[in-house]
Amino acid sequence: MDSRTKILNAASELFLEGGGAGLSVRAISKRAGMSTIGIYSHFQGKQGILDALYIEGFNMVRDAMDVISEGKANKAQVLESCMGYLRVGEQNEAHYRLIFGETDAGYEPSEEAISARNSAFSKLVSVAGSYLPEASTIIERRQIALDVWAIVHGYVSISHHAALTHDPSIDWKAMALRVVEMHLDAAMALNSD
Amino acid sequence: MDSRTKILNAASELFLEGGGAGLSVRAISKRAGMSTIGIYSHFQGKQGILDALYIEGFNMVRDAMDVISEGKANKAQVLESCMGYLRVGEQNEAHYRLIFGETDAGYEPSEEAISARNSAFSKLVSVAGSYLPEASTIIERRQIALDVWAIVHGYVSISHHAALTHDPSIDWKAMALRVVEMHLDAAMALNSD
DNA sequence: GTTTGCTATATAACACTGTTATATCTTAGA
DNA sequence: TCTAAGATATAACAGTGTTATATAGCAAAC
Repeated sequence: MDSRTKILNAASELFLEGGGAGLSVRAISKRAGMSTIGIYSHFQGKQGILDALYIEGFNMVRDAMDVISEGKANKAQVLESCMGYLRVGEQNEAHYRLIFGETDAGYEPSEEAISARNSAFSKLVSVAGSYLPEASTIIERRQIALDVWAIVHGYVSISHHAALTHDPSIDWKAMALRVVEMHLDAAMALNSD
Repeated sequence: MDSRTKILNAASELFLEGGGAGLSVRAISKRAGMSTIGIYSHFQGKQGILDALYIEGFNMVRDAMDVISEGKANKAQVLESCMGYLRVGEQNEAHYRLIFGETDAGYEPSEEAISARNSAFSKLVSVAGSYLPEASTIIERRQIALDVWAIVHGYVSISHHAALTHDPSIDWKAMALRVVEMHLDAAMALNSD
């Protein structure tokens, strides 16, 4: 196996196990069975590792939202796409926290990482936007995508921080979906005037 | 001036200037004009400093939402309360990022800090909940408060991370308020059935 | 076949972090 | 005045990301 992939696998494993806290350069290199220097020759230091995980995270989000085959979406499909997003937020908390800057205060995503983020947001625009009437402008589509994003992200983020009181009977994902649905209905009512 | 307040002021200044990145124990003690040891005798180390700032942050949020004098709120008042929240998120980004775990991966709020958070959320429940019909249950009030919180927090959080592309012409606060208003209307329509 | 040069890897060090053990200084009470 | 307790200072420890230096391996050139 390539040294680069060995390091990446080790980092991904550690990140999954202990989140950002246990993700030190020395821990990664130890797990990968080599010296710390590889992280600086194969990646650009820890920044490069975080970049790789950041991209991995946004690709998860994008793929999870990619449920619409072609053309116009119905409401159920938009909600299913949001459900994919919510599931990623729940099941991949470490990645999700990283892509929303909750892991390392010093980390700044690279150009490539930002384009991965934009790619995920484009997917959301295409999904949420395709629910609007065909005459809708790109501005309107981006707007409703941003609204939906804020709602689902808001619930994911809150659920992560309320994890202290960890009440499993609370269904965050259902709450978020309900708010999204209400918003879609209201937006559709406005746009069809 | 008390040593304790000297340290707290120094920490608050540094936090305001450089966020969580420059907030080191040595930097705080240097700014306060004393040794590092004071942070461990007067506070419980860095955890104690972060706790103080965390509480400060949530008190800002609570006070900013405290716009309703007594009794039932109208929609404008709820929106004004949300506007207060949004302003804190915009003008006190460092504090806001801290209270949503985006500063130090290792920090865990203490019991006192959590009660400050609960106090702020209670304020939101009382504001958003009082907009509902009087017959509404506490469950319904907490639910709409959570919805509103997710929306405004979602927008604040997204605005912080889109700060890379920093387009000042985008009015995040207005977008958030519009979504909140749509949600309030929809929720009111449902609850008055 | 030897030498050169490039790459990958290793070791050790540097500057930083939070934390603490030890020592000094100050001050209030007996 | 002596004592005890608290506040402050210094220095060290273990950890972090990073890098300068040194070694090993291996492919290409002569």
